[in-house]
Amino acid sequence: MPRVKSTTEPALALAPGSSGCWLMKSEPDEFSIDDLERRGTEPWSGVRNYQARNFMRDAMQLGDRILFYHSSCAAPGVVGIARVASPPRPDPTQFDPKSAYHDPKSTRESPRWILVDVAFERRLRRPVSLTEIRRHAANLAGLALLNPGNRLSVMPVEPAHFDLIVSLEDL
DNA sequence: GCCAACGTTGGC
DNA sequence: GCCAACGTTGGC
Repeated sequence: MPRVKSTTEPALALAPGSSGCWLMKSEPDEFSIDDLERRGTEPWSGVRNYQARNFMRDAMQLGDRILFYHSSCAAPGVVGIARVASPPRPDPTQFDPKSAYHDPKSTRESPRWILVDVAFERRLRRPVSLTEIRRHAANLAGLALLNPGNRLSVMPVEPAHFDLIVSLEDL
């Protein structure tokens, strides 16, 4: 997950008309909501899946809302809200031979891997666990997170689903 | 283009 | 640590 240093900047203003919603996974041992809160803004490096890349490259808009999800941990679930904070650009770790994300087949002329910056917005008042999200599956039809065997680390979320999941923080 | 082998993800 | 699901690789 993200390992590249970035200067901390204030979250960008919401792009007018931005309405896209996303869910992005991170292993908290690698990069947690605490880390994002400290950093403010983080380049989302290390995505090496074409479908996830295509969402960042082709569909994300500045200001889009993100459910920040902790995966591969004791309590998988949504723990915070972030925003898309940059246009898509090449992931610099693909060019770095010392990086775990180095891709020798990628060139600067034709970069294979793309990232966006992700800006912290807020934590949820309490984590909303995957188990709990599943309990609301009837109202979350089509939510990719609930697809069996889903392994995508970046996925679209319908705005109504986004709002429902966030609303669970107050139950 | 097929498909078996292999690697990774991620919940449990 | 286990295992199911899925993506990628590479031989043919």
